[in-house]
Amino acid sequence: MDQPSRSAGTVRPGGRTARVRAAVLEATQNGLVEHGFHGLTMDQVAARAGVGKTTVYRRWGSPAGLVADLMTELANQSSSHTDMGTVEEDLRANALSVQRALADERLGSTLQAVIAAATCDEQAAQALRSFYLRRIEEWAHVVDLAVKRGELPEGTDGREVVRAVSAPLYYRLMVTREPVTREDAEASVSRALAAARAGAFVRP
Amino acid sequence: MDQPSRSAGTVRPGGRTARVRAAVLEATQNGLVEHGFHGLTMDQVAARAGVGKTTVYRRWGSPAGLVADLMTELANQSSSHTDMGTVEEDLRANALSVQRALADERLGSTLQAVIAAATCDEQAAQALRSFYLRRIEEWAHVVDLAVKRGELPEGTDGREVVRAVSAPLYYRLMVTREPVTREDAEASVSRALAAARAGAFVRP
DNA sequence: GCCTTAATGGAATGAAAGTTCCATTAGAAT
DNA sequence: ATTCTAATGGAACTTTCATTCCATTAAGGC
Repeated sequence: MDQPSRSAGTVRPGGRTARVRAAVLEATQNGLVEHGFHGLTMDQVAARAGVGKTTVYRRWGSPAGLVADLMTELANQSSSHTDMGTVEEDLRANALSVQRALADERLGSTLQAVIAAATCDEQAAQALRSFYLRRIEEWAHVVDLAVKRGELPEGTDGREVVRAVSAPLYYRLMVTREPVTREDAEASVSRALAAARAGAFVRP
Repeated sequence: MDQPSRSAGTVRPGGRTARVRAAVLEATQNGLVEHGFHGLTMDQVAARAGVGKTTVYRRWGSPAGLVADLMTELANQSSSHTDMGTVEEDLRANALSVQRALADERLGSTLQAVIAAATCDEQAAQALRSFYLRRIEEWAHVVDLAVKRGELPEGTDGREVVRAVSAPLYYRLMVTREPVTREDAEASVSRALAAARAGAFVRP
């Protein structure tokens, strides 16, 4: 119900408030890693953050609010890509970055939990969608440049290529729940590229 | 805690027991569709099934147990494929079948909920994994036959091709949360096939 | 350093879900 | 039809989480 209180009056983001937020998001992530979204309660988060329960309710409102804010924080932390070299190198860098995130105990669990949260809460869904759509957009740019350089057929849909690189990794993570290895990441890049070179990603 | 009581003595799967199970699984699916796994409680399921709360606890133990049993039921209901025609036709049939399931209000929500449940419960995870691995195995056979017919390069990994066809659809469903259309399904088939023909699915 | 008030924390309250006890119902065998 | 007992259901009990009230703390302006 409560939106984070950005009142019209004076705001005090200094010292304590920031410290509380950091502790709460840390506790949120720990909770997600251990019990998933389903087991995330305001109660436990407050306790583990060493923060009053009231504060957590006032500032985040619900478990979904916590997850959404955590997602925002992760988005800000994530480093931007470096579009140097060939498409293959760029896409491999992308795929390996995704693979590392998914295979990482902490980050992988967190992402799974956020995806799970999105299935039953619109706020979390919004945070997730905007995060990934922006990410896709960024990397699509790399592909678009490659098209301009003539490495890929004219009209190739960069966003779809980027999706095609990530999709099998997330499929393994969420659906078949198999480990996601570097080999999987590299195979995914090879396959997406092979299809792209064959013109299978050219917009109709 | 309780496993479904398959005691050593006489079992009575007749009439009432089967009716209760059907009602409970129906209520479970309705609950998942409306509130997701996160909002699935034994309490509500029992109430909506018109069944005693005690019975639900005894036979299924937890929300995850309900989901796992529902998954088993869906697996049994699912029709088998018909491997006639070219690989392209077969894979398209597969992709469209998946697309229809994901786009369907009821089935799509259910699958999302099961995937979410699997992120925080090993029982649900097991049900999900075995369901999809078997499904993949079945369709991989179709691809293997195509390899024997010479439609695809020798050594092509059928399981990986099948995964590649489904992955983008599930990616859209769970990660970017975009609608999953027939066009997506057909594009996915084209791309997987293009890569397969280029030998990108040949085992190393 | 002092004052104002945004922000926090502890404790009490209320609602909802999980869990158990025991009487009742209805398959299945005779 | 009768009997046996697996299976079920109602209700009480316990725990846990969500929500609110009000006193306390500390950030930011003077």
